[in-house]
Parts: sequence; structure tokens; C-alpha cells
Amino acid sequence: MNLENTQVQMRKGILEYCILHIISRGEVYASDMLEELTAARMIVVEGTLYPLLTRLKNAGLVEYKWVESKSGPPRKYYKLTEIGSQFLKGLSDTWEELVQSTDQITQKSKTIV
Amino acid sequence: MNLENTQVQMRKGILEYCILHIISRGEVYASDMLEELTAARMIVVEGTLYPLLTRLKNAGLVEYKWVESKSGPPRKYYKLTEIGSQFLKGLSDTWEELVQSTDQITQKSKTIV
DNA sequence: TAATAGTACTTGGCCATACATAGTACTTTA
DNA sequence: TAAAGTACTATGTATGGCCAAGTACTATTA
Repeated sequence: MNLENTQVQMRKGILEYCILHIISRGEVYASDMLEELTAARMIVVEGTLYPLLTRLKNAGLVEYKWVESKSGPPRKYYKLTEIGSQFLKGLSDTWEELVQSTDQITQKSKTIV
Repeated sequence: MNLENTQVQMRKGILEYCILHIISRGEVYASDMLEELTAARMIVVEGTLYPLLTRLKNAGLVEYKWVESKSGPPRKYYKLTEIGSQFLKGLSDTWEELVQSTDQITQKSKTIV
């Protein structure tokens, strides 16, 4: 039981939310997402991202098309499906509630930063 | 892949943070915690809470003493250890960072409620 | 006193996800 | 043709929340 592991545990589920959000803003492929997630200090590695995208696709939340690249193998460009869009709305509520509940318990004053 | 399951996944790790927080405010036993968590709409069931408390105790983050009750079996009253107190500080930082990162990605304006 | 209900805690098994690690396949460059 | 870079795939592990059933103690009541 160490901090690093807890960080991993806290990320669970939230990553899915963040990635759906990123995809919702326009067609992107995996490296784009990694870049944005890293910029937000939400550390993710390939071995996490790719399986997650496959799950989202199998669940019908996202779809992709192959696009050839000038510098390397073709890329999968993802976008949300209608179902994915609905799901993201639900996730937003869930996340907001979770943050509120946590704030209530940790008794943070709501005057933030 | 449904919302309910995602809610479960999102709770991972965060529950630990909340419970350490509750214990940090004074000696409590499991039912006290359940009550406060429920009040904050952070739904938790016994089968989640008790094993978690055992983990925290084995990790040396909390300790307990038995206290007899007038209405039922004796209770375990928990409090933080010095290590637990340190750990909670670290968790707070982790949580703050995670919320910030998520906000950045979901492009929420920072003027909250 | 024996049966019932309520409270507190325990245990074993299941499932989903993040990660580490190694590997495949395609393109460009030297 | 070999090497390097990019994009995606596959397998196995660990963790934690949950379900469900069970144990143990106390108070109530017939």
C-alpha cells in the first residue's frame, strides 16, 4: 500500500471519462490523446490506452476509420458515436457527483484556489 | 460497459481517501463511517468497507481498540496512526492533482458553483 | 429458558481495469 | 537491405469494489 499504487487506483474509470471527452472534441488518434493526457499530467502509457480504446469501440461508444500517414503506418482516427455521446453525458454527472461527495467528506471549503 | 460499472470503477482508491479523512477527525467505528458516507451520497456497502479497514490496519495506517457496546457486540474504534496521517497528506495531493487534470481535459471553467 | 431480531464484523469468490512487457506491421532513411 | 521510427496488438499480473453467505454477541419476548 503505497502512494504510487493509490494514484493508479484513483485513475481507474476516470481515464475512460477523460478519453471520451478528448474524442468528443474531434477526430483524433492514439498519439494525439497520449499527448493531451500527458500535457494534463494524467500519465498514461500505451499498454493502457490501446486496450481502453478497443473496449470503447467494442461497446459501440466510439468508431474509427483508417487514415494513411505520411510518416509511418496508417492510423485509427476515432470519433464518438451517438451512444458514446449519451454515455459521456452520464459519466459527467457521475464524476461531478463523486467530486461533490468527496469535497463534502474532506470538508474542503468551496472557495476554490 | 454501463454507467453503474463505471461508477464502481471511479470509486476505486477514492474511497480509501475518504475513509482516512473520516477517521482523521476522531475515533469512529464502521457504522459511523457508513452513515457519513451515505449522507454524502458516496454509496458503500459492508463488504467494501470492512475489507478496506482491514487493509488499512495491516498497512499500519490505522489502529483500533475494542469498545463494548450497550446494544450489541463490541465495536472496533479506529484512529489514524502517524504513518496514516502522513499517507493522508500524500493522498490529498494526489486527489487535488487528479481533479485538476480532469478539469483541464474536460475544459471546465474554474469558476466553480 | 428458548426463539427471534438486531448489530458488528468476517470471509471467499467474482469482475473490471491499469499496467508491464513483448511483439507485429508498416514506412522512411541511410 | 538494414536500421530506426511510428502505430497498433496481445498476454499476463495485481488491485480493489462488490456480492453473498456466515459468525458472534446482545436484547427482547413468548
